[in-house]
Amino acid sequence: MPLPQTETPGFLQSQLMDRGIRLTRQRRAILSIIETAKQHLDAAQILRKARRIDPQVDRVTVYRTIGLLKRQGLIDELDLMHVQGERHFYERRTGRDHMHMTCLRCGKVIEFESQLFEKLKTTVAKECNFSIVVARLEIGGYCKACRT
Amino acid sequence: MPLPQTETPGFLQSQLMDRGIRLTRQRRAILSIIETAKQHLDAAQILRKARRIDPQVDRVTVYRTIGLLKRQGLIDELDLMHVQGERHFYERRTGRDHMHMTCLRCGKVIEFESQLFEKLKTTVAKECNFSIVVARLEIGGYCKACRT
DNA sequence: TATTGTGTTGCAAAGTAGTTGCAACAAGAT
DNA sequence: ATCTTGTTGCAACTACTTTGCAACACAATA
Repeated sequence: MPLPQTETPGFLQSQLMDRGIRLTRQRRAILSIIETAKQHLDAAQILRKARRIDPQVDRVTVYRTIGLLKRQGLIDELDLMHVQGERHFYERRTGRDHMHMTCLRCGKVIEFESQLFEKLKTTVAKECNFSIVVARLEIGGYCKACRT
Repeated sequence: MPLPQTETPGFLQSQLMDRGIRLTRQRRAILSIIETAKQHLDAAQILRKARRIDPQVDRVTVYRTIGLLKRQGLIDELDLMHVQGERHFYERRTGRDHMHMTCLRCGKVIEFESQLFEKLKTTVAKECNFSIVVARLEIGGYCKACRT
């Protein structure tokens, strides 16, 4: 007997459920887009993609859902050095923080994880007596291909 | 014999002059504000302060001058974790990069310089074959006073 | 010191990204 | 099946920044 169309809820969905946050048709669409994104998406891109799943999703709902996920610490917001305008990009929050290198010429984004980054955070938190919630390390420069 | 009112040109002014960039009355006002700022200022604050020196400075000129200084690599742009809206803040670029910790509750900004940061940049540049132009490390969290 | 050419400015208007108020609606608990 | 409370869509709005263009002024040269 096959399960009904209850697709396995993704990480974000189950996180919200665990926290007693109401799941709506629109939220499910938005969450699944963020969850399966292969690059960093901005609000407009999330809207466009979510509408392919549920054409009724509204721009405002996207912004409100992004806000919710940010407040819940489930996604991180990136600027990617404002290389392509002032918009913000989003990604699922993973265990360890990583940095983003954006090529100022071709716009390519390279992600990099380093223990040195973790160490730096620990040091800073201790030395400055500051309790860190989010750390965003963004680098702009030129990738190998664009350095000619 | 006292020098005329030719105030010693600041660092930014002389940098622009060295690069053959035209100095105007308005630019001088804006540069001096950025140069002597004690905190990080956004475009609107720079405008307000510059107008106290030269009431004729226009909003648009502030934006254009900020753009110029950014392109010349003479100032850095900060978001300060968007704690107080979406505006950008600016600061004179100094030799070594430093990080900015913004308190999510009171908005206080702590600056911190660390050799670990320099080391991290070197490592990343090497390992990713990426030539770094700007590195921005912004941290959000709670300062000692706000941690209760 | 007057002239000149090119870069800069101010204004108004438009653009982009994100937010808010509110009535209608729907999730999920009972 | 009902009900409560959180969520949605719409339209209008806010904040911040950019653009087009004619007038202007810096600073190089004569």
